Amino acid sequence: MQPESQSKGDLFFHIDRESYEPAYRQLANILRRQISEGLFRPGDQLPSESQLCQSFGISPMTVRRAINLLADQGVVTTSQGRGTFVAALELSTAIFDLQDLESLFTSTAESHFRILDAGVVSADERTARKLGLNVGDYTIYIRRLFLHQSQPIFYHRAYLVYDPDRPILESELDVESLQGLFISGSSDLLKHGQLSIEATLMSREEANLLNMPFPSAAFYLEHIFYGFKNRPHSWGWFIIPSNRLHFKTHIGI
Amino acid sequence: MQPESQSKGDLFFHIDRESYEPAYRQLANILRRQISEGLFRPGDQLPSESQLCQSFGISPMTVRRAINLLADQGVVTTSQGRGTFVAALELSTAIFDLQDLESLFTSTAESHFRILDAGVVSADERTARKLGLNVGDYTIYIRRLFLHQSQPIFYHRAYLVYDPDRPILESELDVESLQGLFISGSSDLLKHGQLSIEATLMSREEANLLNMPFPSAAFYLEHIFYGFKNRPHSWGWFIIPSNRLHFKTHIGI
DNA sequence: AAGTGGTCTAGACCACTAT
DNA sequence: TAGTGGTCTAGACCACTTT
Repeated sequence: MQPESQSKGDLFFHIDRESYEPAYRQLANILRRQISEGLFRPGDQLPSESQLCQSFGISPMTVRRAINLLADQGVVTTSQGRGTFVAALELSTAIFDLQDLESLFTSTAESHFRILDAGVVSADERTARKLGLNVGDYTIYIRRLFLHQSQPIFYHRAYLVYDPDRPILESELDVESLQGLFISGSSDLLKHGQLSIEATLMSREEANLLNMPFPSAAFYLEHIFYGFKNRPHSWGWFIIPSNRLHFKTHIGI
Repeated sequence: MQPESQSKGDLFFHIDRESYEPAYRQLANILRRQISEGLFRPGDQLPSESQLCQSFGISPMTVRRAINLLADQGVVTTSQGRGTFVAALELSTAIFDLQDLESLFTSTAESHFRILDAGVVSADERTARKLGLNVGDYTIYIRRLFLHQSQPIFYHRAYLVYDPDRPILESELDVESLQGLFISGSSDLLKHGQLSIEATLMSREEANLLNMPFPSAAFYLEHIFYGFKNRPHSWGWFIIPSNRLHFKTHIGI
């Protein structure tokens, strides 16, 4: 085994034109690897794009795509007229997504919602503010528990604007899915919304419902969705015990 | 004012070649706007790339870049041989970044760390596992409080591998910054690490230090950073009261 | 003035999907 | 077979930075 020459020959200096992997991605991976192995360090300038064209025998546009890819991923930064530089590792580059949360929702078999309470109620001050209504206006109200294999996973409470002229309530109160609250159907306008995540203390009632001891922590995930004319359409929150969910992310290369 | 014709003329069907905004981004914004206004709805197929070339009078590569931009942002999905389609709104597309957390750290004026405790200790079972050491191996230990205008903001506890052959401890225990733990200097290898976020109940001690009532919730943010040869280098966690931090994001267009 | 990244062209060929 | 997205070429011009 000649790991040195082998890796250099195969991975460092050649683009395999027969590979299914596109050239631009091969180049991005080569550069990423050189950075992670210390050949280029944070702050260092990468070879210029024209140099990379010559070294690898590919056209400028292809090099450009590779660089753009790395820049999008936060691995390098580019500066017009100066060059391309290896980015320093920073906390703020870390991002996390809700994939784990999604997997909670979409465990279809042996999981369902149990409706605790639902109906029409007058908006209190907070709900009115969140939904852009007047205090006392009617809202649809729902409290439910998501169960998997008879175990409570999370608690959900939501308020929807009550509009007698737009009787789409049935689908939005769909018991077995979050359709309408979260996922826009193919015939709907594309909705948009805001999410906010905080850490919170569960109330006694929430802890009871979720089979947790009383002073327990949980994620508080608030959502506001907007519909037609950018008017608030629904507002609510999830309570997800800390043992059911945690977010993971990776930082660096 | 003729908002209808004006917006169509200016924003919907023409690319302004004199604009500082690149053509590919103009096209992406045009398509995004058409989607958000309901001209294309989730599941609909967008015009093919060759059609877009003709309609807007730009070359295939430029159209391609616009489509790629929208696909990266989750607005559309592409399928080779079939077409480009408007993506449905899904929870899992939501992405959070740690910008807010970063702003906590980098409030330089009137903020500093107060060291509560530091020294060399033997690794317990958990620390040994996290750092890839044997139980009893020496680690550097630090507990500190981050203050802003004399108010406690968050609590930090970390363990570092103690390696007498690599005396870089001074910089890593730098009191006034997180340098060494988080940010790779220009001469270092690019580090990488993992972050994990959970909701937790603060201990009595933590609540006391952070001036919070006892049963209080907080974010528990665990970090492991790796150094040379991908060996664990530091491990620890932050306790950030829920009134100091929350994550926000936007979903949809 | 020389070198850098940023954009764009007008095609080409390929792999895939639908009919 | 026709149409679609995916990749790539070999240049061009521009804006910017450095010397």
